[in-house]
Amino acid sequence: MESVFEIIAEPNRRAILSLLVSSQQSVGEIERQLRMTQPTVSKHLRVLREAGFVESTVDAQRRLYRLKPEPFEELDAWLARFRRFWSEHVDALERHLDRMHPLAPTTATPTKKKTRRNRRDANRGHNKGETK
Amino acid sequence: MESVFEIIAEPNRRAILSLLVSSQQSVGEIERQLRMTQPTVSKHLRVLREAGFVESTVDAQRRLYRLKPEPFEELDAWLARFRRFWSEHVDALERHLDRMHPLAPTTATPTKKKTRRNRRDANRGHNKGETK
DNA sequence: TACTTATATACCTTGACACGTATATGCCAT
DNA sequence: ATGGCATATACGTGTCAAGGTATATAAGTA
Repeated sequence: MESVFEIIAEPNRRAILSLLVSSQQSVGEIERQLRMTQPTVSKHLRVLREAGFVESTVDAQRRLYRLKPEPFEELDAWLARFRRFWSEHVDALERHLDRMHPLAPTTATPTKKKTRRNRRDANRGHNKGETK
Repeated sequence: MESVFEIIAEPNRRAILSLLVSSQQSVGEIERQLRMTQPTVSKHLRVLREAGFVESTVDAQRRLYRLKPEPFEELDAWLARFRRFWSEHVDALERHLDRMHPLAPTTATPTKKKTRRNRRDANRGHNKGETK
């Protein structure tokens, strides 16, 4: 359970993160709002804390948890690699501005699927430079 | 295994997605580049396909897989909820805008924890309107 | 027709993790 | 100190998913 991706794979953890967007919360508050048992909340918070998603400060007997930005930036950085790709696609779908991308066929737009070429060169003109 | 988050939690699947950014690939090509067994690749591709991350076209005996944008947009939409937050924080850390957070010491910088208020109102002035 | 390549699927085993119950720890109040 | 509240942790259990091996399916080729 190291990667940020595994951390946010858990629905309850995502719920906790969403809760904390508005403001910091104590364990009990989270417990009540999300209707989870207290140990479950504590455990998820532990995971989130160790992954850097949240931090806590002590307030008497309670702990107030709040978000930390770093892991989100990491997620964003990963997504960024695909962002160029999908924005191309959004364009291609919404409109038909293929001429704006003279060299990026965006895969989806052209003949879609029935390409059915002679196999050997079915991939031609599509890949960048990885004849492999 | 419904959510996009669970899909990308698997390292091998992320590797496949990263591979497909550059261009579409056949199962065999993925298998060789990532050094995974063929059934493993097929299985992951199945998961990715059913989750809408990829689509495939038949090319003789092979299947060519390529990315689809929708799930990435979904991820981006989720991240967006936190984006405002973390950019705020970057500012908050670099500078010292504590007056914006009269009682949220950001943990890192100021009084750390000893805030030690009367408890009952420790959270006051921080929440939006979710007294719940 | 056989043989080979490419991919998908089935079955099994294993390990991880999420949850619940119970309990420990720590802080407050009386 | 004693009891109560807030949170953390331990332990046992069930589920589920990932990987491996074997096999099925399908399309090429000789």
